[in-house]
Amino acid sequence: MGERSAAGGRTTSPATLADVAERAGVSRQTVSNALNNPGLLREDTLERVQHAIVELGYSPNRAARNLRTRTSSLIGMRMSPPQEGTANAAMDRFLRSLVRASEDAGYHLLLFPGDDLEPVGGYANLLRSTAVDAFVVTDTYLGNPQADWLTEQRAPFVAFGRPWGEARPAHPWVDVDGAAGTRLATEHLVSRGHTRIAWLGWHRSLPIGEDRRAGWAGAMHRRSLSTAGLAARVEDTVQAGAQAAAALLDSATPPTAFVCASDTLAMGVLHTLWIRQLAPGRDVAVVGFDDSQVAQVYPVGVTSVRQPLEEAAVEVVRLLEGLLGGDGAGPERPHVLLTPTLAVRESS
Amino acid sequence: MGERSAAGGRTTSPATLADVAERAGVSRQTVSNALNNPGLLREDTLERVQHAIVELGYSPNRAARNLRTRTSSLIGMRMSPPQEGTANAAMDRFLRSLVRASEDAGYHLLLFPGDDLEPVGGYANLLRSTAVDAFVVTDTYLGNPQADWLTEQRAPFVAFGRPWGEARPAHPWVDVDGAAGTRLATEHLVSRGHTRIAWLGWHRSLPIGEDRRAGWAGAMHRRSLSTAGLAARVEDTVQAGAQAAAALLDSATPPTAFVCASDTLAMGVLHTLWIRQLAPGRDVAVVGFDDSQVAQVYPVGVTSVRQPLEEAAVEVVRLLEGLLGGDGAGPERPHVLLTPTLAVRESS
DNA sequence: TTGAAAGCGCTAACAA
DNA sequence: TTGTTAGCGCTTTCAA
Repeated sequence: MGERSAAGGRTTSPATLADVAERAGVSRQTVSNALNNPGLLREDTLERVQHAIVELGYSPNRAARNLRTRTSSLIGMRMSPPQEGTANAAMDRFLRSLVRASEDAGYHLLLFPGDDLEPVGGYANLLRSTAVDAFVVTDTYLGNPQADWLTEQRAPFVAFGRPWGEARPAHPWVDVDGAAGTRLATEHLVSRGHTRIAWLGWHRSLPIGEDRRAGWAGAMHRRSLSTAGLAARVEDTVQAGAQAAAALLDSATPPTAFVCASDTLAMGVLHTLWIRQLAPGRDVAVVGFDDSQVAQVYPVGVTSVRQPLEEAAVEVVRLLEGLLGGDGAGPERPHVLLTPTLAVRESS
Repeated sequence: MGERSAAGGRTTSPATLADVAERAGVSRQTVSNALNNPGLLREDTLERVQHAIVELGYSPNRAARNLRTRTSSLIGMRMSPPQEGTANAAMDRFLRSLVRASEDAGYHLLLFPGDDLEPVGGYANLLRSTAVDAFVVTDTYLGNPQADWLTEQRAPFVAFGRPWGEARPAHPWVDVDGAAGTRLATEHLVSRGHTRIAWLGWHRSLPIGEDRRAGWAGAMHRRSLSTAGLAARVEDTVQAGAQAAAALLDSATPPTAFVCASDTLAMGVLHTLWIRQLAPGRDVAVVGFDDSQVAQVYPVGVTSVRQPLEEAAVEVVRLLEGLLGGDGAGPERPHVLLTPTLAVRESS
């Protein structure tokens, strides 16, 4: 039983359920009910108990509750250590929203580390020790062995990012429709009068890149615009983007606009324009992807596809609630594909 | 007692201590000792127990252990929701390092939300419910009422960021020496032959900005270089930076170099240089602060002060360990001030 | 060096 | 509507 402690001050140990019960002159169970099933109590009893709770500054001990209910109200999420030049503002946005959305659903986020050498290490431990109720899996880019493993373990989880490899993914996921984003970008450029719109993307082996490219190609074909000689696949660096842009501009029928798979590549295009004294937005239009800080802060504001990460976090939590909420069945179609928006700036 | 479950597969409930004890033919207590005080066991007993642990894929139930030991092995950290244009790559770097460093010390990170309207809301709940062992406080910019409150509650915590207001801060903190960073930048420019080095910073009311400014001023004075007419205080936007740079360049004795309080302001300077057809690094040198993505990706690489955030996270955890590790006394001088480095690029 | 007993604070099941 | 009993899985005594 906790030592007597007033609401404000803090002594050695916090108040317990028993303290509150004694104070209110009821049994412990009644206090528990006041917390978890207030409807069961008579009105005046409830009020008396709640008064005692406030007086003592009581909060249920998490460990005890967790032990009894076999839940933790914690959602696990792996964060790999920082890597050279991988500081990720997008993840920051997603994470902040996820923290907030989780709270609204009664959960907190538990972060644990892990590298790609042992993809399921951290997961296994947390699962076996019942330290978390579920996981959010974000790093699904490498054929996500985590997802398969977690599915096999029957561990509740939601992925942020589609499992590109799998034919018929069983697990719930939320993702942003990259193709819709580049389609949006392309149509925006078409509406600005462009017809020779180039694609600057990544290597064919990256499914996310292929998806984004498909959005561009689809939009072009729908307008009966040719894509011949208008696409390049390069590494995701400023330099590679600059070189590819230069090559395209030097071709027989140079593009008047670029849709890029990333803001980094867009930066490369802008670099080439700068060298050639071409004005972005006037002479040649450029659209990036991710609406990163660079796009916003670059002297010539860069039009960029913006992922609805806040919404994504909310959807992840919604699916999670479906998974954890009682029946265990979950929603019927636990796949959510969100449409990005276009942040239009001077570069287009 | 958990239902029988093999190492790989997962049935309804995980193995318990009792399962392992039965399997190994020892008492439950012996298994507990094998985990927490292996030295107490006879070698062959230990081996037998460990074998059983592996066979059953056993991990101690967190809730039960937490309840008994009155600890959680969790460190709480508040994350405010995303705000317009506040995506924070620096926080991402810090957080990833913190997750890793915490793990090494046997802790996981628990993230909880909170806005500035109720600064101690989330903290109080977690504390009273003994959901976390300690806190890391990062948002110390607004005179951090959290720090005072936590101190009053005798809650263990370490701040990342100095409490600028307080005369004699009692609580442990880790921070990056901004003045040392701008000193480094200024000396770098001096060594490149510059003597008229301007400061582009924030409003006087921001202590972090004043600190950074002091580093520039100190370095200038040490070299007996005048700072008269070489400083501007503006908002932290590209536009404000561009205007201020233009004004300084139009003055009677224009600077040949700029030290900026942020990469955003540096971007503004570069914009002005670009308009005036001045080559960054050759005609006018520019140094930013934070080594953000923009600095790295801008066509002309921007020299920038880089905060040692990974190191900071490690130090935070080290202080935390001192606070939590047994004696309760903690280290004698729990204040760590880290020196940034300079990422030198083409702009200087 | 190992085992037995007790209890951390809570809630589920049942009884009154 | 309220109270009693039991026990979640672990570690801290204490005894053998």
